Amino acid sequence: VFLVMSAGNPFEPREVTSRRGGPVKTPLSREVIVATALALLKREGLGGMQMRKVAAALETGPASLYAYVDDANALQALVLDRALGDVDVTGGNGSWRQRVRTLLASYLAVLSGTPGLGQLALATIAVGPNALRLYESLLGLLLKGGIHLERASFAVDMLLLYCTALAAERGNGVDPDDPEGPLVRAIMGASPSSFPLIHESREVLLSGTGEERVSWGLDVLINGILQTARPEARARRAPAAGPRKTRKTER
Amino acid sequence: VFLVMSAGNPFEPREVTSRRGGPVKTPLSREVIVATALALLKREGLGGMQMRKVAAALETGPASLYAYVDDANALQALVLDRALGDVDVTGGNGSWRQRVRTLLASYLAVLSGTPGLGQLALATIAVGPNALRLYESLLGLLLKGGIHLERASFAVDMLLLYCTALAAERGNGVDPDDPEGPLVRAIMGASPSSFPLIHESREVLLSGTGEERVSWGLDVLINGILQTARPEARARRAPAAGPRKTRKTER
DNA sequence: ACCTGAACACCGTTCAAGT
DNA sequence: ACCTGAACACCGTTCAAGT
Repeated sequence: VFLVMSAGNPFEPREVTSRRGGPVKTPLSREVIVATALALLKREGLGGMQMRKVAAALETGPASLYAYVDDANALQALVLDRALGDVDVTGGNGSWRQRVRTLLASYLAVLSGTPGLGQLALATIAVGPNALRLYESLLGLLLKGGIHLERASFAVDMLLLYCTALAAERGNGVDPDDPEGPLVRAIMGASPSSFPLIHESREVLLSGTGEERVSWGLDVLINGILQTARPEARARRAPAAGPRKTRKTER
Repeated sequence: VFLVMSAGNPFEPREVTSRRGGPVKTPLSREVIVATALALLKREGLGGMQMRKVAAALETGPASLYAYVDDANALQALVLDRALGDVDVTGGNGSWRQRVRTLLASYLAVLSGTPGLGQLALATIAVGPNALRLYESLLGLLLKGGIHLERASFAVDMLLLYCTALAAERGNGVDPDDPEGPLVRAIMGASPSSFPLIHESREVLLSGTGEERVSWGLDVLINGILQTARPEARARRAPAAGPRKTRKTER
């Protein structure tokens, strides 16, 4: 997970003196802008939180936003992180495996809950405080499960990337449950001569609910992570200068 | 994998009579449009294959494209599928595991090879002939490895989705190897009080090359898939009408 | 000094007018 | 009948002009 957006972290607070004793309209602030952008996203999807739409919702011209937000991309990053605040990072209190699944399910639920958020998460490098909070919790959970730090460090990325991709995929209109969707039509219509396996297996390929697929996918990842050692630095490049510090294996 | 694009499969050939004995300019055709769009994508990324840019490259007005292509989204789907023609779906001739890895590596290489193609793949429901060819081959390979069809059907989706997401992530600018990137900066700058684990583990979190991560990820998936049974229709909803047909377990 | 209207440089798509 | 110029309805971003 964790994608682009020019340079400069937009999460450091900006100094913009709000007009004191201001007029009737709510004074602009980064807070208000991000909040209304998220509200628009929830109501209308990605198209709803465009700079001009957000400005219109706040009853200003689009130029005004640029005093508080660098960019449309920066606004998206801020909105994503605000939305990630709703993720329950505790994982509840079941078994270890259940806690991992619950944590990821919460992340997935948040991303799938508001339209466009999945795509947004996959198109943005998530480095806001709430993204870090999620990262920190999942990392802690994996370590608590006895997974070695070096492996857990790869595993966190993989788990989050998979969930993000699932949400983005859904958000873009894929659901294997919709019998009228293009995916189902393509599989049902696959030519038996060119694609014999797909044709032969079409019923099975389309079986299973979305929930079953997600649930199975998480188990695959957890099982795989538990059993796959991180490649032990086989062909590591020769250290450029000085001996490499031996990493302590903490915890 | 496999995402949106209004309705209607754009892969059925259109009937547009090309002007016979035409003028000096290459006559328009869907083929030419898709080919130049892909060329532009390779050279300039997603921004390069916009309708107006493609039309300009063909020395026409943007309206002309609409005779051969429904839509900007349809053009993207066509370009994606054309690009997928370069995937080597054989998997070479190593061990079974190696063939799965080689096949997926080829898919990943194609997606990563032209800028923007990863994002495009994640934003498009891939149902063109070359997408089906890839799907067919991977499915066959999994079955040949002794994986039960019901499980393989889930596995194909998961493997392709993961690779697509990896490519999209890269395409959006994430690389853990760039010490100046926002990701590295965020982890190195994570506050020790709020994010103790991230702070403590920052060196390890940023270790490992992109290649190592991908390679490990594929092993995790393959191992997980080999060991995780598909949930056996436990809480299946009561059949709406008539008894459900028992699916034959072919192969 | 702060804010923003209006302009700039773009998009995708449509449709009436041309050949 | 086929093709397309020009227009329509949008974008994000900038900057000079206002308060």
